[in-house]
Amino acid sequence: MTDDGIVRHFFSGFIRLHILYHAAKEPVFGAEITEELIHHGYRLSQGTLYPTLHQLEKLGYLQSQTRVVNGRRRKYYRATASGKRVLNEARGKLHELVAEVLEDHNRDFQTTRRKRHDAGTEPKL
Amino acid sequence: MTDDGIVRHFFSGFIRLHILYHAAKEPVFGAEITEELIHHGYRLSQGTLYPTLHQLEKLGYLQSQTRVVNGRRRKYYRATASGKRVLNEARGKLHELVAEVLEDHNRDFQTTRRKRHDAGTEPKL
DNA sequence: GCTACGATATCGGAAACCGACATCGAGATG
DNA sequence: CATCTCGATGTCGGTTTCCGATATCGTAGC
Repeated sequence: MTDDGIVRHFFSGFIRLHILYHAAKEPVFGAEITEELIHHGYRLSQGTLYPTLHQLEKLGYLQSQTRVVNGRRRKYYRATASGKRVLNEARGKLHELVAEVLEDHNRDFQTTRRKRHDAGTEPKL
Repeated sequence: MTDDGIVRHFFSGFIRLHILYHAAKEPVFGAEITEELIHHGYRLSQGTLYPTLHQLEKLGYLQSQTRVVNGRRRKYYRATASGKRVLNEARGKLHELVAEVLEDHNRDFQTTRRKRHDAGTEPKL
């Protein structure tokens, strides 16, 4: 099993995007997000989740509204216009990442590294 | 383009995956990675890149080999078996994220109009 | 020697991370 | 109406990460 504590560095951005995405779709609150993320295989402690939400709100990507549901106080977050803009920017990057990492396994390396003039001397390991 | 300085938190994981992916495909060195990432729209300073590479090597995901090319000392990195395992784990998560965030791209603007509808009641999950 | 330059490495203050712990608040119970 | 319950939000502190600026390293050419 891969150690989640270490691998987490790879996924903190993924988690934020999950949050932004859901908040763009409908109002969401903290505990609900935690469950949703667990369902996706992420573990996000409260000590990370809530500061993250506060941060995203402070940055203007989310906006909150407190409601009482079933006798419990919940803070619902939804994405602002600015948050949706970031989400769209992320979609672009996500698309590129997927194109590389998921899709063309068999194709040749076609990025700009060939612009370097030292090609022939690269090691083949 | 939105402010990269703020948005960066979303993408640090993306960057690590780009690195892992390329290192799994062929040996890569720091300065080359920087160019590659710039081409994808990321900005990664040397003060972040090299510690990140050291970290990934220390974790056992990368393994380095120093070579001299065109009179320059380069440290080539390639992914280890463990690194490839993490990469595959990331592929799974990436797939899920894409399924959510990219697939129903068209629906995310109409939700803004629902404001009156769910006032005082529990918003639909 | 020493200079040029590509490439790697470090430093330090600020920010993020996260497990553990603390607090809040509406309803139920009596 | 005091207290308990429990879902939910919030905070703390030590550790790790971030990153611009700066330093160092190493080879070729002189």
